[in-house]
Amino acid sequence: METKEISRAVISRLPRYYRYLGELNDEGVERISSQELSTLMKVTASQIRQDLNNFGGFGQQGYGYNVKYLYDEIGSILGLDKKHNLILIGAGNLGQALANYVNFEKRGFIIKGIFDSNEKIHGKVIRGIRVQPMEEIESFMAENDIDIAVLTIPKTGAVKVAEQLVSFGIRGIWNFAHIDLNVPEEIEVENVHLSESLMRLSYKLKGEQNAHIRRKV
Amino acid sequence: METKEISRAVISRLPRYYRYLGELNDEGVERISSQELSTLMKVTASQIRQDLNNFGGFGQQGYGYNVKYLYDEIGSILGLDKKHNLILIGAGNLGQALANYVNFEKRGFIIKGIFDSNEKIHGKVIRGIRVQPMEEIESFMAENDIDIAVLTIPKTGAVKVAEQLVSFGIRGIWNFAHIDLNVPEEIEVENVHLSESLMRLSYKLKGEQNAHIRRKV
DNA sequence: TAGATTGTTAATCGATTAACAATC
DNA sequence: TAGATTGTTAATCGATTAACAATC
Repeated sequence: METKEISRAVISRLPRYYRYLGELNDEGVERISSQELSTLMKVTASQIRQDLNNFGGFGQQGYGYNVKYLYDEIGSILGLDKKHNLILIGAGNLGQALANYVNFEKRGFIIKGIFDSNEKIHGKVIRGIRVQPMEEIESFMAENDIDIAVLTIPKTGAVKVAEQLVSFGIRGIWNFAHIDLNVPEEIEVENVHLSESLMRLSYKLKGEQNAHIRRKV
Repeated sequence: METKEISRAVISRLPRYYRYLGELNDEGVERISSQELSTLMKVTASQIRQDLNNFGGFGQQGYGYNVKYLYDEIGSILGLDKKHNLILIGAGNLGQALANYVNFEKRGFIIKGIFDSNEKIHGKVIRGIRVQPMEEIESFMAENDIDIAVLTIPKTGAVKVAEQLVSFGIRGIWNFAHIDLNVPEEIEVENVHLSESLMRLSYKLKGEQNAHIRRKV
């Protein structure tokens, strides 16, 4: 049973293919060649074909790719054909924003429970879900089939909470706390470090400025 | 005036170095070797030295790196030694969450104006800033020294709004809309596609499942 | 001075692009 | 069949790691 490891770079690109194919499908486009998709997405046709062939031959020589079929296949590769039950830890501004974001639910990511350490908001209802104290996480996870925890708490508590979640049997953590979690390697962590993203933008702007100065000199 | 292009991979790592050095500095650590930092950050010492030497020799043989000095230098490379004025377009849940996030301001990213197309929330005050109609963006940008726009609106309007922002003289866009913007190359765009991040997590969980199944077989 | 650790060159590894035979 | 376009191998390019001379 050989495990050809798919590179991180390829995986990162899959959701973008999925997005473009979804849009094409919505527009009623039935087939597309790697060359056409290449122009649209501003990547090389070669890369598209290489990426897809990591998972199988989804195209047909002389024809190209069937949009709907490829869309569904990539969705299935990404695991979007299955439902995911989520709990949200941290019902602050960001947590509430994510809880209210309807598109996640459309893709099968269902928020089942919301937890917060601040007792003032316990009982508050967000999108039909009552905010519960942190102490309830363990029993809630035991009773519901939760696979992903969304961590939108300050970095101070994040590492400890993550360790607890692991002990309760969580499988994946979507981490918005500005800290690296310390969990066993079999637990999947996807970090969204917003401040780091903003710093990258800042760096690029600085480059712009420099380029501007250079041009003037 | 040679322009040694710094690779995207290196730039992506800078904010993480910055974060670790900031924490070390807060803990009162004065010096650190690439080897020690390597252990802490779980990257190779070689990579750390290579990355830093893209920007200059910040260390000293036999000693290592001065934490505070290196922290400040990386901050300066990232452009964090200068203030950035931001406007926020889209005062929905996510926009409000970002507006209320204090840490950005600490790093010099100041939200000066908030705009939304929904007239029901015009006049609403978020963190001391009154939500204005979209029509005000142009004059607001002319009067204030805005360099970054934070785009937290649905994808439907995002491409058009981005084009307008460009015509008003924006330099950078922090894009949270689930669509690729179409702007001139001198405009810097940093995308935060949350749904793509969640899909990557979903993919990894699927891999876990497969690995589990494989082990059983 | 001896030991430590950088800065930097060289070697390796991996990812992207190019090319083309296979085939629809 | 001829034309188009994939799947895949080979070539190139870039990024990471290893090694070590320079030097604090």
